[in-house]
Amino acid sequence: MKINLYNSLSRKIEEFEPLKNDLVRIYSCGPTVYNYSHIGNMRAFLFADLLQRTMRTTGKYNVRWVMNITDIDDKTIRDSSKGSQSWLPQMGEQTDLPLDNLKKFTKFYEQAFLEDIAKLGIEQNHFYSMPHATDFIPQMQELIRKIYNNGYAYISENSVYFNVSRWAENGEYGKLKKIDFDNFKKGARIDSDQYEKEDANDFALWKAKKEGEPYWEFDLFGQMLPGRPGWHLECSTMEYELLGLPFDIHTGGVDLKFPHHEDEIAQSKAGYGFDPNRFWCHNEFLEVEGEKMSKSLGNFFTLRDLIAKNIDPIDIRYLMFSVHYRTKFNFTNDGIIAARKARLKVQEYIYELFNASENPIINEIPPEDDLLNRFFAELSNDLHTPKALANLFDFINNYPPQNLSASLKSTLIDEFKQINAIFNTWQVNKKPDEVIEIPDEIIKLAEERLLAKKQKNFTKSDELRQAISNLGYLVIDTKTGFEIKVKKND
RNA sequence: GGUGUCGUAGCCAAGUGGUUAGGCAACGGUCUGCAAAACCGUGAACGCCGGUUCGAGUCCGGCCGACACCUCCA
Repeated sequence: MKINLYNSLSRKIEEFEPLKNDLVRIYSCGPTVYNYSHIGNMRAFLFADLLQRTMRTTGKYNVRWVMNITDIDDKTIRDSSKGSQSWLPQMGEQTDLPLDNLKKFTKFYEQAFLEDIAKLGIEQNHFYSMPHATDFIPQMQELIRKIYNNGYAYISENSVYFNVSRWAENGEYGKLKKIDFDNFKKGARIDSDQYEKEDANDFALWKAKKEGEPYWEFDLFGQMLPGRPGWHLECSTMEYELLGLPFDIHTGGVDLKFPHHEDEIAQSKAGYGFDPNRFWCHNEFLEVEGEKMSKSLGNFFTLRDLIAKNIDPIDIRYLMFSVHYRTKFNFTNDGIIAARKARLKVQEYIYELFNASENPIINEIPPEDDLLNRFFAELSNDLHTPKALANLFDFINNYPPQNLSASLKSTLIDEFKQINAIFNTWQVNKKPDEVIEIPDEIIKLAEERLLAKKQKNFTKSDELRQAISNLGYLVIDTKTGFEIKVKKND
């Protein structure tokens, strides 16, 4: 099925067609590993995962997905430096070598990141590569040489800057976002880092070495410039090295449109001579209880915070997909509860499909009601997951599993497997037998209750049920006796 | 100040000018000694004021409100 995608460049939904055969090359701006990822970051990664899975399953394309790990920047340097408050014992011992400290520090948070995305249902084997910025230093230097040679870079105080105003003369700057340079916010910081630029709009390609910071040697046509790469440069370089230019799709959060992605375009074009990619896809931001997530408001959550509150990461995945990626997402406690219930409703439906059929009433489903078609049609409509889910629920409500013939159920199981290849929020198999250990004490109480119930001593019966409940179990009456379940926190 | 997004029922969230989006919650019913679960059913909405149109949640204008970006934040 053809996929239609919103392209930030044209500000329109366009039909997607791979540039090279049936291969879709996707680059996603990944994490800067200086801390645990928060749920806002998670939205961006889940969006990228949704996109690449849709390309594989709905579009039937081959996918080459790259997500970078930024393991060198101001924050990683600051927090890994000797004596930093952010250094944790689990990272090991700090040494006198800044680069060594940086590696230990970023390795720690990279590991945490990989664990987090795994919990969110993002599969490691879907990545073609997760490159580290620090593994591409020579290639980045090569790109700087190209840009410099082409006249769009200059050296100042041993740093190298991109000359934006020179580049902007060709009308190639401001493709993603219109920026009115004469009307910058009053009082905005003109120069947030402490390097010397000719113009406030210019950005660093290479930052001069500072005392106590990690650095690499750099020979720029005879000028020795020890230092480290600028942020935008790493993406441009790794895209070129791993995917080739131009590739198909670049993803990231809306906040990255400017300056990060705008600068990426400028660098790639000024250095390699190509626009980096054809589609730019940006996910909207996430808010918490209607407010911007921030540490000062106390509504800043990492995935780990939420897991500690007994929230299932798969419910977060489902919740994120219940909202379209280009609208602001309001993360709420009620929302996560609703998402869980909705998800489990579908799960129960799937389990029911594996039950042996009796007295089927429905033997066929009209083509216009076909589940997979209706689901995929919405995914191909700019990844419209909320509508896809609405269609799914509509289907479930219209076709209860006990009414379906065995062959229909088997077809549906197949369709759910494909749906789940994208959503990855369900178990498409027979309901596993719950193996739960019920303490003898509880069983004894339940038997006592059953006896009281049979004797029609309902006061005692209800008291015993309450007592069992207080111990964390639910007793449920069945035709033959009772069933005991572990009480859930939600 | 510049650029842009958005205001839809108790909550979340779709809506491409024209017949019920969907989910959660709520309410009623079936079942049960009572429950739980499940199933069936029900109601309720388009920020405000104008305009265009046979017809506006949808298009246009104004107002009010929320939010984002504006130099290293997903």
